[in-house]
Amino acid sequence: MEFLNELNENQRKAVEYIDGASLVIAGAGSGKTRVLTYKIAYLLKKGLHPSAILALTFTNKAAREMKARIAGMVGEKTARYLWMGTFHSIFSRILRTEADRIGFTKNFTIYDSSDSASLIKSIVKELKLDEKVYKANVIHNRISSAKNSLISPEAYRNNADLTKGDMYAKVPRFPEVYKIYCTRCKQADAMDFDDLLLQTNVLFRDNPDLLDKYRNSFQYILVDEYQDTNFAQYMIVKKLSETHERICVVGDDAQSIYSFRGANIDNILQFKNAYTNTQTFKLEQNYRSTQTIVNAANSLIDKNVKQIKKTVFSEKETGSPIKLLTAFTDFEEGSLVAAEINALTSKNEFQYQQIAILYRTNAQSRLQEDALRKNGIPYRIYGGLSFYQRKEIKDVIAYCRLISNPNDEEALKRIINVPARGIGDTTLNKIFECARTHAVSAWEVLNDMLGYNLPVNAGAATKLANFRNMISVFADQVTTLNAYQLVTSIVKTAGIISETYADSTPESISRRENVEELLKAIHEYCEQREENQETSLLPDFLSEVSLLTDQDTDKDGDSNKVTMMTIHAAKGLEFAVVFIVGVEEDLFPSSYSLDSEKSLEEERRLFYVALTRAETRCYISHARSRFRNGQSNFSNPSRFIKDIDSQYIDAPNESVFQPKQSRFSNWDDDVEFERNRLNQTSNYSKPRPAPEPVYQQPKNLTRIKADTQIVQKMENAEFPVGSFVKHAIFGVGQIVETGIVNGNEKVDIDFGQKGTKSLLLKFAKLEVLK
DNA sequence: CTTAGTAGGCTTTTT
DNA sequence: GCCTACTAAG
Repeated sequence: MEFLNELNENQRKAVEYIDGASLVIAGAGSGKTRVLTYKIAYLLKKGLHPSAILALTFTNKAAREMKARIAGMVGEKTARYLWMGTFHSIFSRILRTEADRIGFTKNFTIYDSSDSASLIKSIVKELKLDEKVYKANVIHNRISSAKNSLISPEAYRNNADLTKGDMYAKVPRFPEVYKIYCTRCKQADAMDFDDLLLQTNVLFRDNPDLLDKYRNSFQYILVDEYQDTNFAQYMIVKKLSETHERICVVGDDAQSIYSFRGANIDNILQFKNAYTNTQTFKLEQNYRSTQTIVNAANSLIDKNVKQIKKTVFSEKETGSPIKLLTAFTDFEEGSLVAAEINALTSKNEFQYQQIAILYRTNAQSRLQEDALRKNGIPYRIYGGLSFYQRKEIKDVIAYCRLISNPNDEEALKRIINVPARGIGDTTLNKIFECARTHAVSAWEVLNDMLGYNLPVNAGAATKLANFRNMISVFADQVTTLNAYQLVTSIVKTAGIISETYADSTPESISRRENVEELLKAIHEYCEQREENQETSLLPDFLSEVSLLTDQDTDKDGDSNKVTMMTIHAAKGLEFAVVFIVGVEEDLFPSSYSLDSEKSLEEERRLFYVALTRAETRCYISHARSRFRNGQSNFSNPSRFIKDIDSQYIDAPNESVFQPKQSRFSNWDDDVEFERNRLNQTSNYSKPRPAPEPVYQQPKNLTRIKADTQIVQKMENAEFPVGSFVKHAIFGVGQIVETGIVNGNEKVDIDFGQKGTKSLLLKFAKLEVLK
């Protein structure tokens, strides 16, 4: 066991303890993945068969990389038998094998979030509920959390607390929607993401023989990122490990950032109570970052109350302080970051690929992207809408889904009229209505339109029959053609490219290319499967594709580009240089997190994750004003900057926005001041004198949220309504209204063809025309 | 039934 | 600013 010498003492202890339950608290950069891989290698060397090891990871990518590393240690042949993957992918595999036990077929469809939303929408419509109140994603979130907590529709309805909650949320008929949603999914032979976990629990609950089978089969269970597991996941792991308790969970409570997806930090905090004789190992030495970065991150996370105390330390060099970049506008922030990247790379000190720009929301990527492009800096954006979420790709996939599972109603809905074949909403609704009254799927109605008395005229009936026949022909070929051959034929026959994207607009060209790309990917998939002597049929491909994410489509992973992604997506990664951008109140922490201490702490953990991605250099940037929802808003620096011990931060003293040195001493006061004194202009900037405060508290508001934008009409002596002004970009316009927005003077100006703009005097250089 | 044009809504993070 | 959902006209 030569390789054990490559571990430090705590790591080694964690690896060697295999007799019972163990919890490994792994600080950021402390070699968590190393412990997991070495532990698996250790188990294998101890004689455990690879198929007896179940290792659950958070992303497909993590699983793939870990598997590759283990393969390097114990050989490809052994590693390939490991059960290693995400909860979703491992248990969808098991669910397909055992599908008949719970009333599904092995080709069940996996509904993605948009399928779920679309289904919910149609249910809400059918129940004649207000779609504005019963919003699809709101309802979906509720369903999702119910499922993650393993609450069935029946249990939900009978739970007074939950139904009371629905009353408060003004969705009293939610239980009904939930119930119908489940029925409809089952009828469509479909599971949503949450079902993959819920139905696994159902499977094990209702089939003790199967639970025994898998329990005996998985002799050792490892769970990575345990802090981000939800109740459904907890239960699966608990059930499978109950008899032998040979389980090792690894995680860092300080990096729990997925509660919005039902993750429960108590799973890790309470692990000791869930298993008997738990051994806890703490990994506290950070091998990734400089001391400055580690200490800064520690000082930040220290502000959280709920945490397992640990002392993360680094023995690397002290390193440079975290650099704070302050910009007037979000636009300028982009160029500051770009300029800094140029400086870092021009002396060959760093390569582009060692640099990452991290942000809170995907919407921020565009601006950074523009700035990088202007400066000729190569970049790669992760996330946003992934390849598999593009319309044209989803359409092709929907064909595949329908062919593989004709009861997949969301797929049918999606493509029955793509390309346009004269089957509109009216006809479609008739089909669904008919299907509902006979309690069958839409596909069955299409198969026997006469028998089900579908009330359509001859023309529509012909079109429907043609469509049905086309799908049937494909369906007959599912077992004879491989996925690539079949999909090629679908794309051709159905006319997806030739009819829908036939013209030569750039958009159509790009869509055609995307479809080509998909075909290429399927081709590669088939070749690889066939090489491994596995089947390469359409359902095989489909079962994998629905669980893929953007990060799995690594097209140019090794090229020299700056990485751009959300902080969530960056979890588990590391970069020599990290820029955290948009570190402003209401954005980071997000305004959604401000009403509870719990969610604010999660935001702080998210910031902790961001900081600890950096190896040697870290930048934090914020802008004074930011474009959001189509208009420019003021933004204050995030409270998190102040949470970091100021000795680790290098704030620019040339910044015009801050009084020298007072920045950290009175920040709280400043923020409070800004929020309460809405008529006062910010004391960071010195604009023209503000007019006398005339703002009055609106009568119907008992409490004003700090981030609410307050607009008040007010006359302005310098810029009277009706006068003409000249703006550098928009030209000449007429003032329609003047007033105050969050304590700053604004003017609404009608620029004729260029529209009416709302501008802040602080920024807009306006010239009054006499 | 389709298309083009417009009004309204909306934004946290993702398997 | 961007996307979707609705509306009016073909």
